Amino acid sequence: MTDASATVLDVALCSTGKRRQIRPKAERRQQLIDATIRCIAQHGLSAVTMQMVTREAGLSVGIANLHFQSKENLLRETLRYVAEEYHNGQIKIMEGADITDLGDRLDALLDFQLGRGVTQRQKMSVWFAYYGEAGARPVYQKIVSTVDRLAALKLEALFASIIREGDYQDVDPRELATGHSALIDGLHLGLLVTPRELTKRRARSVAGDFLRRAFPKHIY
Amino acid sequence: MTDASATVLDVALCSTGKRRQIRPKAERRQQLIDATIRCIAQHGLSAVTMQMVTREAGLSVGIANLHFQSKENLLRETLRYVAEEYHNGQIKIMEGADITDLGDRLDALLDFQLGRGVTQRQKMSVWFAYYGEAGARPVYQKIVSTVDRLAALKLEALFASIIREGDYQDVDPRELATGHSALIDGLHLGLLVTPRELTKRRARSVAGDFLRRAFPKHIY
DNA sequence: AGCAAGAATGAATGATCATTCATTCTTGAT
DNA sequence: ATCAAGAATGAATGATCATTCATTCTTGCT
Repeated sequence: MTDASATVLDVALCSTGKRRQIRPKAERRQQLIDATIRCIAQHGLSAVTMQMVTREAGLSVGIANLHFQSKENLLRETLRYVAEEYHNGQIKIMEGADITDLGDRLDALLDFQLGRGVTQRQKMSVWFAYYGEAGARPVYQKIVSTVDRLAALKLEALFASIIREGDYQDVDPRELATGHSALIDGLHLGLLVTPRELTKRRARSVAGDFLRRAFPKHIY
Repeated sequence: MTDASATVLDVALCSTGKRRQIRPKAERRQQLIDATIRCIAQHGLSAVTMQMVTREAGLSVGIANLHFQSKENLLRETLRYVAEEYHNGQIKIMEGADITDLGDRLDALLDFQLGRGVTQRQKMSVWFAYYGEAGARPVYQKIVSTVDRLAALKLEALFASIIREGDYQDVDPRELATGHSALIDGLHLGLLVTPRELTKRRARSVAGDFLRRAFPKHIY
């Protein structure tokens, strides 16, 4: 009898490849966030459904509410994850002790901000999907502002160091940091919406020019 | 008998203040598009419903499908309207014969791009709501690209004229036009998402700095 | 092995939404 | 005044969605 039932189970496993798996909470949460990101990128934030996300994750419909209580919460946590991932990457470079030369550090920052990792359609889609809703959702605004704020301060500090080192006149670090961040955002938008008109290579070149005009001795 | 029915009608009119009005097709369409814009700005694109839009317009639910056939179509036409409004404004300034001095024309362009009309929360919300969905909707991408393309060419031409007039070296009109457009988009995004950190005044100043570095003889 | 704890499932539920269309109302021509 | 054309209405329909929860399954402990 045990043999018989075991056989049935094995056959079931082989044919469907499915088996109920129990995994740690943190892992399931990440699995669902990853699936949410893929769904937003492919279908747009407004078309995302719970059924879609859980199917993409290869899990049952009930599980999303088990780990996130509600759809709203899942979307909020997904935004938080994406925002923190991007801004942690920036901050790591800006305060990274591994690159001592300030010009090199600027280069590394540009490579990160316009490099393969960040400028994937998938990432940028999610990013702007939330920006698009931010006007109507104070919660999203808050998450982005909070995370943005620290990165903006670090960037300003980096620019201030460069200004000191290069003895640049007529360059205000705060103003330049605002301009640089806006430029990068705008380039991401261009890469997403009009990929035919703007290549990654050209985006990188445009951003390089911007900083070169301000810091000619540091960027070549 | 006619008197009696007339009285009933009058009472109904006075109490509700409502009366079925028949208006030209074009007017109704615009009325619905305007209502859609307000709804997107207030509730976000993903929360907009047909009932919401028609109530905002003060009309019945059926009328949206009468004039636009479907929700998808209404949203598409609303995007087209907003996109064209913005880009027509830019183009009017760029090819406008009323401002002969090229430096003044740049100033006028900046005033338009970062002025009261364009940087209303309502307008920017709609703008980015669509950008957010553009990654997943080729239709939106197409509308924006088409309209953007002409504006980009005009801007490039304007920059080329200024480069000739000022005999500027090391400035590529195409590269600068891409940078300027991206910067403006990024500043709009900042005004929308982090209004606490970025004022309109400062956004205008940042954009002015960008062009001043390239065209110091034309912008003061 | 047997069992308790709790992770995972998915059919069921109720709410909401886009769309339809029978009906009502308005307008302008005769 | 009458009427035809068609603009406008809103209750009704069917589809889709988020959420629930009774049930099933897995794991680790005894």
